[in-house]
Amino acid sequence: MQTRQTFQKSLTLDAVKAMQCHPTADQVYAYVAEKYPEISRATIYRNLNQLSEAGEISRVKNPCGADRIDHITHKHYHFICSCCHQLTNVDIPDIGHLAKLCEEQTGAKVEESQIFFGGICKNCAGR
Amino acid sequence: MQTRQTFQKSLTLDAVKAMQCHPTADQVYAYVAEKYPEISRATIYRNLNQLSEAGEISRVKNPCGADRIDHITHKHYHFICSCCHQLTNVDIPDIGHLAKLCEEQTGAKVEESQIFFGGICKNCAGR
DNA sequence: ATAACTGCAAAATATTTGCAACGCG
DNA sequence: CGCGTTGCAAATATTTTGCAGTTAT
Repeated sequence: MQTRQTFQKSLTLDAVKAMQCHPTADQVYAYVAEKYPEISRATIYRNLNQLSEAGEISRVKNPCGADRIDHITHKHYHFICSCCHQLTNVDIPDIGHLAKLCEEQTGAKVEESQIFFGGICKNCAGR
Repeated sequence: MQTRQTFQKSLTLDAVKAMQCHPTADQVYAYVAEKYPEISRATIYRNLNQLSEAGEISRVKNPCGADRIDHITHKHYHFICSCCHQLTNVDIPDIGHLAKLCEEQTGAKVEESQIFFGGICKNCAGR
């Protein structure tokens, strides 16, 4: 299936790039809707899915709450604060050797690996 | 808050122990409801939450689909097949050093770490 | 006795989908 | 023009919650 360049699609991508954080799909919607209130939430969801399939953004499955959109596409992992639920990027060395261990134990073919660290972030701990 | 020993609570725990897999809350409900159809789904959910808080079982946040219940409580990680969505346990060495890296980068206090491997399991690949 | 627990139904949350109209290429 | 896309509303999926009655301790 081909894709087309539409106004709404550019708005979606621009919003993600501009937000510089890990917004939920709904937050992307809110951001766009502020200037273009007639846009539909469904359109945002559809475009986010399409853009992530195209590799232009990534959609981080969030084990606590709504998925997050990530404008960074290179490999990295995430820390989630159990208090404010904010996601933070973590750059750690490749865990390919662990993936290999997983393959040996399960006989499966591992294609992707995600790590989630949970805890209390600096801001929340300070209060 | 104290907890009480109830018939429904034992049924819930027994079901999880008996199932020996990674059922969703709804599958636990279905299992129990087969013998005791008058039990409520809400009761199962409440009891699963309570039991996991008590450390008797664990509830694995599933980044794809419904959460899974795990009767194993010691530390381990998971592989999820993108085809059949089945969860498999993976025993790999502690990743404390990665958690430490995360703490250094974020300034946060890491309390738990989860790894999800994704890919195609042996069964699905065989077809 | 009293606070925890239950079943039920409704709410909450997050996301997807059917449909008819619209518009990019 | 044809098919991808849009907005809307409704559907789906999973889990939680309010309430009034029940029960373990």
